[in-house]
Amino acid sequence: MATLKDISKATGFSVTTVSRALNGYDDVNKKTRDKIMTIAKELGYSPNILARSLVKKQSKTIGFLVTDLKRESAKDNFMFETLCGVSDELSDLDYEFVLLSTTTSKQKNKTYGQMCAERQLDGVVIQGLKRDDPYLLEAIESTVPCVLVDIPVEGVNTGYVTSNQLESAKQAVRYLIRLGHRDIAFMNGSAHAYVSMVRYDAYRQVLQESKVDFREDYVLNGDFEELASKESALSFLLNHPEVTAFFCASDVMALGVLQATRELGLNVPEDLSIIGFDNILLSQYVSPPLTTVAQQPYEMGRKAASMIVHIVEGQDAPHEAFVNNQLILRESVAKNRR
Amino acid sequence: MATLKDISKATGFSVTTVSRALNGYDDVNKKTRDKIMTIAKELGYSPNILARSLVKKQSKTIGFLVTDLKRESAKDNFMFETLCGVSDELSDLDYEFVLLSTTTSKQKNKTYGQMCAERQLDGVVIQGLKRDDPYLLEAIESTVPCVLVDIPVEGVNTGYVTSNQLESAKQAVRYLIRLGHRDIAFMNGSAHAYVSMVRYDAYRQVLQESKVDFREDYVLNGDFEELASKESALSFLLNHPEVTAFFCASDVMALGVLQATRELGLNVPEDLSIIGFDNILLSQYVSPPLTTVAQQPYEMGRKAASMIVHIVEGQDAPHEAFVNNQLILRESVAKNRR
DNA sequence: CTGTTAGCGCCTTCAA
DNA sequence: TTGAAGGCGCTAACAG
Repeated sequence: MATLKDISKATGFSVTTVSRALNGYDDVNKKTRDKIMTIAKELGYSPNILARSLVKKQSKTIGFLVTDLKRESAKDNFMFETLCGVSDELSDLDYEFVLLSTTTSKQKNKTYGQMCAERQLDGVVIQGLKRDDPYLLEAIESTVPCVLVDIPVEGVNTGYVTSNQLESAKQAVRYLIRLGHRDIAFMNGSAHAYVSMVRYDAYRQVLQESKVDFREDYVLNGDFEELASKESALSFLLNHPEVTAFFCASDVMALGVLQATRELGLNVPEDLSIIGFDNILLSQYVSPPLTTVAQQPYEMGRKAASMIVHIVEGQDAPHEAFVNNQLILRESVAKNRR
Repeated sequence: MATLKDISKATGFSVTTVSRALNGYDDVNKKTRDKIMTIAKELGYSPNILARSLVKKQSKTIGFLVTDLKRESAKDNFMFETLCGVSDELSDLDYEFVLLSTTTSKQKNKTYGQMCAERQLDGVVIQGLKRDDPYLLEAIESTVPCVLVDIPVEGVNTGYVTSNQLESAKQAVRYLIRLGHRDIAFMNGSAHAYVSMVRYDAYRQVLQESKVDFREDYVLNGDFEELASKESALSFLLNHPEVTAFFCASDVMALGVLQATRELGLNVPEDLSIIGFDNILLSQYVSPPLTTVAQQPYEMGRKAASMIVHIVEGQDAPHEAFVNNQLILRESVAKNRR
């Protein structure tokens, strides 16, 4: 591969001049520049990023750190879509992109700081770290900037991008209210998950603002699983024929509720309206297609990438960004006709 | 971040000695080594890979080149799973991994060789290039080794990993034949994709060996897209009520055909049998669950990564590897009762 | 066993 | 407007 030296020899100019010409400095004679440019093109010159990074102390590469990238995560393509967004944006911004997949055990062999230093990463986008992952704290305290996806933490060179979790969940419940539903059950996920809490809050808040009594026994736990959700919904619906709508903290659980209705001979949405959360691919294929709240991981990826580059380049841009979730109206919800 | 120099100062040994101690050369006094090791650990030293790569002329990083990494490809997570396989294997082998996403237009700005040279990539794993992509030829002729996924090309420092594409596709068509189908349509993907050709060949060969006439007009083009496939199948099925089965070059297109049948009020599999290809997650959830040919992209990714590292390190290992596809019988196929 | 010297390819002073 | 010198952090060849 051609180097500056090669071009220097071929043109007769010094390496320094060649470097400046190629990097667009204006203290180079136009003729000189043209000649250098021409030869450079002929030789198929491309700067060696490693060498450049070494001296400039910045690599123009961003790491995308995920925990346990493995086959299983293919199921919800949330991570993949985020990755696509990050990749596209970084590519537009002319940054490189290395994928850093780590496991809890690996984090003991190499610190976060070392990982960044080795590659001289300019910044890192982080997704899906557990709250107790050692890397999380290291990342926040590290001098190399990072942007977190869906983990709201602020710091000097730390940013995050997340979605309007609460608002969008409220929107979903309000939609049911507006259609005349009053007896609305809530299928919650794991009580320990952050998103569960938020969606639960949304549920309660909307009931309150709508002057609908909150009933403890209308809140079920499906543990984010289809089967658990189905079982739970089955017995519940038997005991509560007055319930006309279900808000579920995830699509998977909504599918469980849907199954329960089938077994009970109920029609969706005539007898029971169902709203899910996530807009998983499947949700548009089931029958009836599921009304649900869609997240936009691709957008989040793009914003995260854009933000990390801004921070890295020292531009003072906001250190937080939000992507709007969207309520997607399909056919699992109808007016309450009782 | 600590450098060799820092350790050198802290220990009093020269940079060279420190380097050798840390890299496990045995011409270093045990005491010296211990001291150096200790200080290195204290200082949290991690070698600067960029600097090392620069002098060693090898970066210990492999590129994963894909065309058009974009949201749409999330539907069939083939690419993602391959990526996971590559990532996991490379991580085991202690190699780094950069994602190179390119589009046909981008390929004009920067040659393949330049792309590799910039990062001093040791090797590249390539997936999803079209046959007429400029990068493909460049890659094969390039001095930097590459391994292709699903594109069988051999060369000195070129290898490939693929599955028994032809055999498994033939198996699928034979299955239809055995169930009595004779009027079998074929939904093909992009004509430029290698896999399309192979599946097309399989289709033709089985027809021939079964003494079933091949009909040009039974071959449709769904461009690997659901919508295109649906549209195409719609008008086709209207004009060809005699057709009893569809072999599709991808599950996504099979879903398109499935949709078409719904619009036409046809029952699957009673009125029309459908076989897909890929075994995407969705295929087991649609109704009826799709009979399809399963690939193992994760395995292919691992093998590709392992192969590229072997080639890079000059070990003489085979330059081809195969992963077996499997025909998965579900409910979208039935006996021909006409 | 250890240190000196040299250089990977590039960029950034500083002189000319 | 151009060039020479120096150095980023690391390794390799050669002495001692």
